[in-house]
Amino acid sequence: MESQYKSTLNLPDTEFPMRGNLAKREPDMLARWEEIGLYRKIREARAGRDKFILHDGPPYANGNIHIGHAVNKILKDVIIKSQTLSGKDAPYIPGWDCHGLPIELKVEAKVGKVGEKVTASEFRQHCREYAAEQVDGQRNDFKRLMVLGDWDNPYLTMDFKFEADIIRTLGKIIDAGHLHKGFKPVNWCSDCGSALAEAEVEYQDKKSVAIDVKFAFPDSQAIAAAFNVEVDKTVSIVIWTTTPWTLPANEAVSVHPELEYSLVLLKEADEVLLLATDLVDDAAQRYGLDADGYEVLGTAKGKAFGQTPDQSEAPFTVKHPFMPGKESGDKFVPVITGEHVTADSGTGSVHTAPMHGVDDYVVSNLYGVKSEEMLVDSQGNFIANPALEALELTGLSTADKGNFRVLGILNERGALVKKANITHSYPHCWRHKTPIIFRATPQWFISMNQAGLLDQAMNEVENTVEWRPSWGKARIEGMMNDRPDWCISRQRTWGVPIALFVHKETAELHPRTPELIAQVAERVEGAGIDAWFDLDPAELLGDEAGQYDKVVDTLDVWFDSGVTHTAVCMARDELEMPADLYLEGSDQHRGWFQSSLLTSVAAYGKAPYKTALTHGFTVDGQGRKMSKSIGNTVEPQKVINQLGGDILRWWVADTDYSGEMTVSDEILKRNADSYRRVRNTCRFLLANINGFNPATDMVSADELLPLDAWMVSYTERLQEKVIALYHNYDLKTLTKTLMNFCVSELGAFYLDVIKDRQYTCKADSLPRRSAQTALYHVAEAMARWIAPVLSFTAEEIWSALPAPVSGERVESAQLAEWYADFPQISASEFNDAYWRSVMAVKEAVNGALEKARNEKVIGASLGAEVTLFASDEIKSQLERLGNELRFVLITSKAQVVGLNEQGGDVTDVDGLRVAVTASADEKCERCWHHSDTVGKSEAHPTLCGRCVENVEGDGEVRHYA
RNA sequence: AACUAUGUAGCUCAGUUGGGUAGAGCAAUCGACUAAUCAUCGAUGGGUCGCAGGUUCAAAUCCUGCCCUAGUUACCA
Repeated sequence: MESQYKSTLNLPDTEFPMRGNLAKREPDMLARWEEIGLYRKIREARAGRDKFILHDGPPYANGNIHIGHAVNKILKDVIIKSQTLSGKDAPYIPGWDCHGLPIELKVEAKVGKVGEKVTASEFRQHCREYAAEQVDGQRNDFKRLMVLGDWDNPYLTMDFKFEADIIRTLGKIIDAGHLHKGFKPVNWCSDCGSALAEAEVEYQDKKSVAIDVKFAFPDSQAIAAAFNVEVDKTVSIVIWTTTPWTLPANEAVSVHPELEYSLVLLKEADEVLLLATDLVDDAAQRYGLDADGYEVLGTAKGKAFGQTPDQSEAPFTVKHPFMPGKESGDKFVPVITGEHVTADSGTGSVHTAPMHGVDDYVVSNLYGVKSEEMLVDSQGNFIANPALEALELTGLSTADKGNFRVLGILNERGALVKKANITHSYPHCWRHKTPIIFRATPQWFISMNQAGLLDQAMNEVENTVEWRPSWGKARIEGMMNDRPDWCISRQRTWGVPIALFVHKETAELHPRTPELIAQVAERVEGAGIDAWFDLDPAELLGDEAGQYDKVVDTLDVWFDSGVTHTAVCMARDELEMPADLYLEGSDQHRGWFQSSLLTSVAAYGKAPYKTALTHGFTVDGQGRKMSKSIGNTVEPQKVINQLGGDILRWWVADTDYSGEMTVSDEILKRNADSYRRVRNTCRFLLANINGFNPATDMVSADELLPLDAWMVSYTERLQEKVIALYHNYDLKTLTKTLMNFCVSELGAFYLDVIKDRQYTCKADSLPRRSAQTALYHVAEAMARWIAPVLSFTAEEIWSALPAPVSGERVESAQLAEWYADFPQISASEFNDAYWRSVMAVKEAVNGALEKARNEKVIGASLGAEVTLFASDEIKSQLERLGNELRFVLITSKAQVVGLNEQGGDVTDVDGLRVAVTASADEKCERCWHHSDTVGKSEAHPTLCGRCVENVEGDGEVRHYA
């Protein structure tokens, strides 16, 4: 039955709902943000303040956002919002990477290939439209994550101005002397018909044919002599390769100078093979020979017969198994030495095709060995030339038929020693998933060394940039240390042109290149990249036009995104270069962190970021990477629609992002639970300051009850920690700190203790207003603490908070700064240490109460009376609370006696025993305390004296709690 | 294959200049309350600190080897 006195209580009351219903309500808040122009308002509010520049790395404008995108954007948003709360002017300009192959492939699927159904210019227009659509889609998803930014004015790498800035930056890099035209083997995808960047290559298992091939020495006697033996049979050096199709391009055989080689007599075949000594047995086994089927005749080091760099001519040549010589007759190739040769597998002798391998190219260069002609076209097919036609190779693909044809030829010529299938890891095109080849073509490079770029960049990495986590430095150093020159040219349509004029004969850049680049950039700024492709060279070069080629290669898209330091940070007034922070996934050590650093150092001699912060990848509950094929992906859209954005954001913050970030249904469920706890704590705060008007009801610092004063000062100190955690980007500790505050200090202690005072004291009494004052300060602070992470919930709280003393409340929690209106609490004996020890006593009492409860002695703790047998120290502490100790312990009576008195059970607290008895007194109908004063009032026979005083007297007095 | 990072209760994380029966929150279980109630309070159980060695009076913490997972690099010509 409901008590007639219930209406005399001050029970909690609030509109703030217990359940967030986030999925449904968040969009309304977002609409409000848009409506009031929140981002602009924040900019106005922070204008003139110290800046904090987090520069956004552009996601690629293709496809739906996945959980990794969400993690990245949310982390950025949390950091920016927290900096804004710290009073910084922290603009956020999101961007997108818009050029490149993936978009071309999508557009090709829709409108066909360039030159077939559409012109290049039309094709580019389609790409532009497609990219714009993708940007729109992703933008909506990002906004739904409650990420605040200048979404109306993002940067797009396909903006005309941006395209022009890319060309201008290239110009700066050329001015600084870093550009280099090379002819090198590069990763080449036959399906793309283009060179690939390192980052566009991924390794997968591939089945290949591995073959052992003989190259015969024309003079057996001579080579045998190098081994100090005599031989009258044919001697062949044997190479092992998994790419038979590269054999037509063979120009040399490499051996290691210090490795020992053997001449091995094959008894049955009656011939002699030259093999690395360490690999003789392996090879013999591979060839199916018994131990007595072969015999080592002699040994010699590689340098005894292979050409060394100090020799102008190779001491030995071997006959190519099938290619004809330049003029006529057989083709002979030199035996050379190289450090890249190993005795790990194969034969210890390496087939060397400078057109198709980087090592091959490098070692060949050393001896002036080179190919006359590239034998494979951009589609990966053998070209038409007399030798290849005679061998019936012309037109065949290196991927299949051409490869088999080479095997056939080797068989016909008797040069094939052994053929076997192997599976090995091999580079593949990350778009087509097909094996790539190495193919030498004329390409543009940013040289790492010709103007000292790598050294400068490494110096920035080492001395200027802060890497977080700290091992990021070692990681990027490791990656850059042995990186090759950056091949920036692509033979594609949808990209920014390498806008250069090259002399037809000398291949030199036009002498007025800087000026021409500036002119081209102007045109591109007005009309986009087509301004270059459509340009008649005569417009810029006049009469010279006939002598120059217009380069039509496009730039690697990593160059586009790499120069955002110029096209965005330097180009926009609100930004700065270098930026304070770049924040991306750890894979960007080889991607954007590096492309940005290299282009910036090349153009300006300095790093574009002060700090590079990285996060890991998301993995599933078992720690496996997410993949569509396993079906273990977690879609952010689904989380948003089922649990809400604040839950997703809480998960991001709660997870240690420096390593793998685990997500699963259970984990999200746990996070939703934690969220509800924080939410409910806030709800309780709001429900208990209902009707509290800070301007009129606030209790001054010196009037606050000691318990409330402690709560206020504790909160203020905790805020220092919260701010430090945000500044340190330590979000996982932040969520734990908030949670612990809600659970331990608030839920289990302070809030529980003050309920009695809140509910039963007179509404306008000092004891109640004192607690409300504390609750109010806590709520003001908490709303801000959670605002960067729980952006929706913070706004909800914000709108439920009363107007502050200082006047109007700003429109959004995101406009606020950390709470600064804490009353100044002077030091007293009721300090933090004091309340900590009271909490420990309370915990010990709880244990005793629970025991009594299990023995059915009591039910509610207010049905109990406790006696504390305490040491002198504890006794004197507890006695400071006078008869208010019972309120702290939430019992009807609490008395403290000396430790030497009899009775009580030992507890976890040293010097404290506790005895619990059921109260013999009547329970007050109103406050539920048991008291011998119940029944003493004729007017209120069911109330205790305290309640009578509160109901019709002046109200009880509290001194401490 | 190499390098880097990671591996502590069901979950998220603390704890490492070597030291005392390894902690927190959530979850689970049991209980209380019915005045935060699709809440709240209390109690309880739960860990071979990836595995195996080693150093030490003493190791989750130091050393060696190995394994798992993730990322990166390289690639078997």
